[in-house]
Amino acid sequence: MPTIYDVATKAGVSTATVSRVLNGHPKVDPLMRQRVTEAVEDLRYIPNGTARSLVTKQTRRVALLISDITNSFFAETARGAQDALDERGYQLLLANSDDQSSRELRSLATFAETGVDGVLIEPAMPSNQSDATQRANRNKLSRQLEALGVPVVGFGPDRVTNTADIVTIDEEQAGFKAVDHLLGLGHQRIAMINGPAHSAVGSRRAAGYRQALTRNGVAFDPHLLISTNFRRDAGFEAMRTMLEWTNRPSAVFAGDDLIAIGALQALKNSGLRVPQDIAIVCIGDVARTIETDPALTSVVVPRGYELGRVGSQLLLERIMAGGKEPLSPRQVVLETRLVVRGSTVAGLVSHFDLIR
Amino acid sequence: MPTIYDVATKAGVSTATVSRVLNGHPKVDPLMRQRVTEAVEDLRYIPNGTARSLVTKQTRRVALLISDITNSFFAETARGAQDALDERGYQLLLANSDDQSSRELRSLATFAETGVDGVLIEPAMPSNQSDATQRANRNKLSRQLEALGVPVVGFGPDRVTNTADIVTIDEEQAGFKAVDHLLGLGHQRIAMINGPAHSAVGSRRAAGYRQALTRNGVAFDPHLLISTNFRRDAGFEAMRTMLEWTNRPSAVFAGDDLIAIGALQALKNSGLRVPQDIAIVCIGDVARTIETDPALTSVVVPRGYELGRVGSQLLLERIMAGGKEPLSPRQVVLETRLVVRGSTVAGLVSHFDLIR
DNA sequence: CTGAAAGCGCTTACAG
DNA sequence: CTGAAAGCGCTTACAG
Repeated sequence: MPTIYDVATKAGVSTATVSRVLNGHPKVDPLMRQRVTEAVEDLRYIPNGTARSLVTKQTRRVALLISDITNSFFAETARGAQDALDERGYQLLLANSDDQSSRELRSLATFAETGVDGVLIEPAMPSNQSDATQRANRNKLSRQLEALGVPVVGFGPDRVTNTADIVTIDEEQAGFKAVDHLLGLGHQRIAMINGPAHSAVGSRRAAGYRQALTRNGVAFDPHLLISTNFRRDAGFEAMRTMLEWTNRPSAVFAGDDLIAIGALQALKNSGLRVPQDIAIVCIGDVARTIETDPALTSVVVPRGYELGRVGSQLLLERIMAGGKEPLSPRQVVLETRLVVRGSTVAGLVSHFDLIR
Repeated sequence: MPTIYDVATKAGVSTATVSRVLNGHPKVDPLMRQRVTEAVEDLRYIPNGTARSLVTKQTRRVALLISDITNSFFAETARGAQDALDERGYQLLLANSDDQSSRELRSLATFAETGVDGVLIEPAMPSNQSDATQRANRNKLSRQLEALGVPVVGFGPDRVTNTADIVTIDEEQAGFKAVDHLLGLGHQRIAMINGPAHSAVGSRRAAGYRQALTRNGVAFDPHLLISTNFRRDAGFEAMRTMLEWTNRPSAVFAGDDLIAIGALQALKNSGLRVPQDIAIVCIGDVARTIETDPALTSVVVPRGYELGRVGSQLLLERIMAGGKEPLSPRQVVLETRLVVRGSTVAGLVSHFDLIR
């Protein structure tokens, strides 16, 4: 492998000059530039990024630490991040925490050694631990992140360090919009089938549910809120339970699309009509909610892609600012939007009808 | 940030000694080791990996170049790769080619600068190009990969360089097993709804289909093979077409599970019974094929995770061998297996029956 | 077993 | 505008 020294010799200049033309330094004699460029091509010279990093203290590399790349949401996040980074010539180092603090810290330690210019992190929040443990973990994470000495952008509502930017989805707003829509249609007895009550997402969606009710003068009835899991079978079972209540709800707010699909199945099995007998609204993905019959009215939350892209942009801004005049921590909240379909308003045509 | 020099000073030894204890060199006086360890902890010293890499020529970093991390198969590949790498303390650098040769080459160029110890690659094979262009791209890729001077493992049937290992799924075998099963059940008139005929996967699955037929003494009839897309609606339409044939097939081999699901829907809509009137077999994922009614008999191909894991293992072996005594190129072919369910044999219980 | 010193391949004040 | 030289933070023969 030729080095900068070989290029300099061949071009009959100093390594300093080679370095300058390589880095696009403006004040270089065109003749020198020419000779260097030729030598570079002749030798098929490739600059050694490691050596460069050692002196510049920059790696043009960013770490993305998520719970699991196999989760399609985070795969999208990774893609969004990568696309934004790519535009600026930055590379992506990937790590999975599996939502375990220990793994998270270990990855961070590796990044500290290896060297990165910034980190994007979806903080682990294992729900099977005591509050005290969780707080302790948060602190450790925060400290280790600060020790890295590079810009940090966190995904999710909580600020991971005092200086980190965060980008989040307004889950509470999503819940609010869903339920507000039902109330606007005249529903008064609205149940919710939520995911885990203490999950980051679940708790916020439920908060939106409550807020929409109370703001519209409908009392919140804890009996109408079932917390379960973000899974299809969970939605199916919860709906079956509700159908046995003496006083059925007229509408159901499903915490996500899988729950909604399960609930819909249960309603169909029992011969009830949607939306005439019971309406369903959910928070979810366009692609998935469009394929049911009827199609599901849903609040569409931004895709992981959007999160990743915006997160990277914030991070790059900080990296390029180079730590001078410290930007104050920023928070970007991505908006949600309601898409009305057949599961709350009868007669709307669905994609499913078209392909069938 | 403290350096190795600070540690040496504090411990009253030379930097060479510090380096030795840090790298677990066996012959170090326990006393020295003790003093160094303490100094490291006191100063919260973290070795600078960049400096280390500059002298050792190793980065403990591996590149994974795939078409798109958003494709769940490759997300799994990434995860499998990561898990295997993690065990050996290696990190993963991710890049997406979007199946474009230009992007692929650009990423590789960046890896050359940045430095990696090896590369895992799913070679781009854009199908909208002439054979000549494709071959030219292959050659460029091959040359650039060789120029990198590090071990390479490719995913897919084609060897990417003369020395690269490859790990692949036996798609032809998968097609063979699917059709062989139908023949074993007595079917003679077996149609296939394939994905794109010229795609890497599609062409091989179709080859397996033909092979199973001819080996069992059934003539291959090109009219019975419809090439379309690996999508649900494509399966639906293709099945509808087949239902209008004067001489219907008694069984259908769907190129993947999405196609099968669409085909199943079409059969249901037309009131036909599966498998009594028409049997269906497909190649696909367990999770997805289990949820239909009846559940789909399918040939299960290894998941992306398996590919990624095995690929990383091969790569790590080469990296650790350090280029001496050149290992000859290896090829790992991952096996497929047939899972018989209700879509070919009546009366088998499905998961769907259970949750309903 | 330990240390002095060279060297990995770059960039960047500093002088000119 | 250009070059000589120092320096980034490590590792590793080499000598002792």
